[in-house]
Amino acid sequence: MSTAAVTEALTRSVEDYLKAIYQLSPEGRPAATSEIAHLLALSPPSVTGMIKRLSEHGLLEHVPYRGVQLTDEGRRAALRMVRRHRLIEAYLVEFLAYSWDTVHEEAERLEHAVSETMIERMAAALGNPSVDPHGDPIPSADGLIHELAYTALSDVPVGETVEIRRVHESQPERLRYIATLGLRPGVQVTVVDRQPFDDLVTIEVGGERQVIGRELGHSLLCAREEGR
Amino acid sequence: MSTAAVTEALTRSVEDYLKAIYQLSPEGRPAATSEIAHLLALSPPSVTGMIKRLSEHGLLEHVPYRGVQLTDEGRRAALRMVRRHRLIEAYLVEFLAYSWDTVHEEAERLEHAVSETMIERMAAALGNPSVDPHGDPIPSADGLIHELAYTALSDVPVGETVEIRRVHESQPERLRYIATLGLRPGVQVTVVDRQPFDDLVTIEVGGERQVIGRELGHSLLCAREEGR
DNA sequence: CTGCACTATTAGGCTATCCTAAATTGGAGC
DNA sequence: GCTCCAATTTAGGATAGCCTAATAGTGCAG
Repeated sequence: MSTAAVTEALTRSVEDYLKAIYQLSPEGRPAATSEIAHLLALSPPSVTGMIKRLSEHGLLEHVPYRGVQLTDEGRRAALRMVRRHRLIEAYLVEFLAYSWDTVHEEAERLEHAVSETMIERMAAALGNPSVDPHGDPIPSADGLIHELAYTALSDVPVGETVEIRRVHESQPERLRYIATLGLRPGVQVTVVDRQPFDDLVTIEVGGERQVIGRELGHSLLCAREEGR
Repeated sequence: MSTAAVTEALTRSVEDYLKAIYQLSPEGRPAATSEIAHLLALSPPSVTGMIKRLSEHGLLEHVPYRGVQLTDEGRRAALRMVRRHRLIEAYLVEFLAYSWDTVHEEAERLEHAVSETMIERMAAALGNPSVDPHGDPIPSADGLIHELAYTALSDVPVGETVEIRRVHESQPERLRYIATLGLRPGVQVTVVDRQPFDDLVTIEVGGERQVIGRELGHSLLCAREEGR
């Protein structure tokens, strides 16, 4: 049953597909061929082909023309990759002086190469952290992930002060920009104004006022009135 | 000319071939197809096929039926892999509690995945070491390697006391055995007897007597009468 | 100087993964 | 209920690597 081990090693490509599908739909809603193709920068026919193979191997369920969903086994493999990726990011930032805008690319390659042993040693060296440098939760070794419900900065009411908990972004340029604004997990931010359209919000952070656009506002996840 | 950068990234396989050829003949003597095949656990025809591709790419010179030699460019790429491998081994032993019999396998995969940046960060964290945990020299970032002339334990005269400097072995079981004998770089050993055949030597190390066979005796490289 | 035992190469195939161009399908809009 | 567009899948092809079986070259023994 679902506890059955993934005996044969998965290829790099397969690991990438599974992780992509998980990221497109952590809740299990079907993911579209074109979304997967876009995320992995591949052509749709290539994705269809791989989907077929993965379905045969029982890693996902495919309803033609409707999309794919991970099976339990596929989900387990995907979460394993997410754990690896996030722990590697955390390790590189903590011990090898990486900044959060450069870790992603390195982790993207290492996640396929590192042994289970090494991952657990890194986790131990870090004190088994529950989140990575972006605030994203790290699945446990047995495949459990604890997603907290945060509010996007774009949805925070005017006048409220919140704490940034998670920066959901992997593009280096954007992360660098976010960093220059002084925004990172743990920082307090007050929403002082909001435009009627385009989800534009004005915030105050570290004594400075900044205008945040739609995309950024949706990437910055905040905790409201915690323990207050 | 020879300073030309290897523009396109090499594949994992290509990197393995180049490293193997370098290891079979660091001095540049031609390496035989069958030796390469044996070292990489591949069939000879596969090796011939790859040799053809690598020659076309200018990474090695092939004289049919006679063997291959690395070109300057091929040698540079090979030394780059050797540097990576040995630095990774050193890093894992120093910071992630690996023992010298388990690092090889991990490094074998990581050497293909790690960025130049990460390699240099690891080197810096280690204080730019000149040798790895087995005592093997680490090529510099610009591709220079400083091989010291050591004497194999099998060739040390009876009665002499030497220091083990390098343990040239990658098989875990053998390394574990060597470790149980108390043999590792830096240890003092006295040769107390020698059999007429099979290069059998009896040594005294840490107050204990041990008999060392031919293969082991050739893997243990020693420094004689240093600074005496 | 010839034949034999290796070693090396060529021939022919397979799998994984990717691509472009050509069908096909599902559902929105009339 | 039919048409048509966009999304998807099928068709057909390429490349990197690897394999086994068959052929060819090398060099030593007689």
